[in-house]
Amino acid sequence: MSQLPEQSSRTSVPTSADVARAAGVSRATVSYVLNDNTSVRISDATRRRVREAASGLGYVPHAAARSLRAGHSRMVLLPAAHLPAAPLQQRFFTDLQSDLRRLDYTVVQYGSDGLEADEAVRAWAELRPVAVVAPSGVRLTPRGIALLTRSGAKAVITLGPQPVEGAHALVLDQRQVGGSAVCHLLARGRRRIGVVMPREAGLAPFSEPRLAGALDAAEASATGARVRPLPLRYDEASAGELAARWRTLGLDSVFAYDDEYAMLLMRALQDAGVEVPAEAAVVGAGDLMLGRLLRPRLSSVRMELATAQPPAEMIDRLVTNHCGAPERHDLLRATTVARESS
Amino acid sequence: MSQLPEQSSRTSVPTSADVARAAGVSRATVSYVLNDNTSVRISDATRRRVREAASGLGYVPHAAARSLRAGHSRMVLLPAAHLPAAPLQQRFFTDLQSDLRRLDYTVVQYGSDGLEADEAVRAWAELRPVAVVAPSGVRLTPRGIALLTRSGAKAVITLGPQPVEGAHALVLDQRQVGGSAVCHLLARGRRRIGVVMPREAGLAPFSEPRLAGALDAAEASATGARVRPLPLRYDEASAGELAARWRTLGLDSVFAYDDEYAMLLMRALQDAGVEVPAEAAVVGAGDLMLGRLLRPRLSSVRMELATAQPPAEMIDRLVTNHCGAPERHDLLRATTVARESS
DNA sequence: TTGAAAGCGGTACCAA
DNA sequence: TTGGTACCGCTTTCAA
Repeated sequence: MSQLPEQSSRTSVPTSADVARAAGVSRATVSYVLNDNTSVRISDATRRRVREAASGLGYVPHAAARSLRAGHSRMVLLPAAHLPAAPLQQRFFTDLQSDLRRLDYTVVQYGSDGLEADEAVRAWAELRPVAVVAPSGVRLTPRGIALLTRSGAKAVITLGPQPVEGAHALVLDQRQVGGSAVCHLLARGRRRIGVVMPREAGLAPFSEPRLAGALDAAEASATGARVRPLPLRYDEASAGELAARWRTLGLDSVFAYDDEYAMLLMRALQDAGVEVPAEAAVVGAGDLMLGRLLRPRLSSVRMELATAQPPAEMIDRLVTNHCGAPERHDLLRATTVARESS
Repeated sequence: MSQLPEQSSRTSVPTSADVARAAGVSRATVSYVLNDNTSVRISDATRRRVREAASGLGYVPHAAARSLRAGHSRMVLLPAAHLPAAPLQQRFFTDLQSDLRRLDYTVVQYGSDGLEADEAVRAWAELRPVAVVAPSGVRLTPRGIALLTRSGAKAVITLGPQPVEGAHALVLDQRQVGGSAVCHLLARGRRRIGVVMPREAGLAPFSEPRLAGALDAAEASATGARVRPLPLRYDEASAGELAARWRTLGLDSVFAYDDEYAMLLMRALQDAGVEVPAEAAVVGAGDLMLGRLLRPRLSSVRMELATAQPPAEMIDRLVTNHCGAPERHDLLRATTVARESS
């Protein structure tokens, strides 16, 4: 076991050569045993010796060396945008992560704050991921996609409100959210509908399609309903200001972007003496628990992900088949939950 | 440029050898130029040729090969716990990430859902990170720490309510939160204090120290105040049940774990006809915007991170100096913001 | 059943 | 100023 000239043993990281030496076999044999290679027969005695030597030394294979040799990795890269991630995307990524792991992929989130778009893509490409799933908020240009592809990425997939040229797309079409809210308000007899547009940076990719969906729904209804955007910051002053001039706006209802903005605005309206829902029907989005705690209880657009094929399986398929044409899947289903505020 | 026998050119990933061939130089020269190696003089003409060849081919160096050769990487691993991350930790990691990038580290979040504790650690070790920062929620045992260290990690750091044997610790001592809330309530003359204990899995590492801090504060005050834990699920039924028997509990106030539980409970109390704050003073934690929108406005424990040395610099220091003794730093500062609910 | 050796893509030493 | 080359740790073919 502990021969004298056991060179660096405890001090540095053991390699497969160290294991081989300790077990009295060659590095090849170590590799065969530890990877359960079936195309070669190793005696049980040798197997055991190798296994014991490995665990005795605390041997852990070197992922970089392995994938260098293999010529590919099973790494799926999720570039993390450090904008406030929507809860829906949060859940999506959590699920994706464990599903991918089950398919034996290594999932790595790579944050690239403070890097220019193409610098960031270069940094990702250096890791040679086999697939990249980019949430909205990371700027992925067609050039970036090309670079990733040339670096060996078999699948580049965007997740978000709109697809990007050249990549597969899992589309969360936010227009449906605005559309659902407006349909609900129309059904309740409302015809002059405000749509809150957050002033906060980074929300435009969500808020603008929601507004577009609201406009489309009003148009399509042929009720003559009017939709009007209402810029709002997420603070009490801004909400108070909007509430103070509510009656001059000539509106009878508002789709408030999401539940948090809805709560902010509803509070301000109530404080200004505007009655909800009589003078102003309010609809949020996200169906947070907190909306049910308000009085009146907040109506809200519930969003769900409808996936014909689980995204992880889609990625696996794209990676193994490496088919060419970008696929596009619509994932978002929006339904409005009617409560007391509308 | 485009000679006929340019073998696999467009189809496969270009290597430094491809760049060398295209520029008519050796691989060594390519390496010197692209890494701006100063210990060697390369003519400007050659420099330009290499640069052009590299960008022409869309060459991106292979991170695995580089770090294999170098014998180390500058990768900092953040094992992601997929519990609902506290907003405070969220911010912490966002900042840490960009600070580390500025120090030229590669920050990688590695999710290990559904892996046993030591399997997960092994998976991290395969990546040979130079440092590991583990948030609470990932189970890091002393054995795991030893494995990471032997795999070349120069610094293993835990972030969370309590330190772990053998690792450096950035401690967010949750006892301060409970302590601050109780001191506030005592100052307001309250003596029989409930402390909400979420039933949700995974919150115990936070809720238990908060309770302990509350108990300590009551004890230390020598006012004879009593503290009593109140289990609560995050749903309306559970809150309603607790509110219904509020008057039988003989309590005059409650520290509700955080703002969300506080809001849930306060709503239930009000619906049950219990007056807030007269019959029940309520204090939350987190100082969310939503608390200011409630009526009465919610008092809340505000938490801030006080960092003598920015964590990224601490990591950099530990990585370069590789000193032995585990360091421990208390980061959390808790102060209660008094509003109308207490 | 096992071992020797080539090679994945870069880097850095030594020689030219 | 540049090129040849050994080597990082691992896998895999080919021989023994």
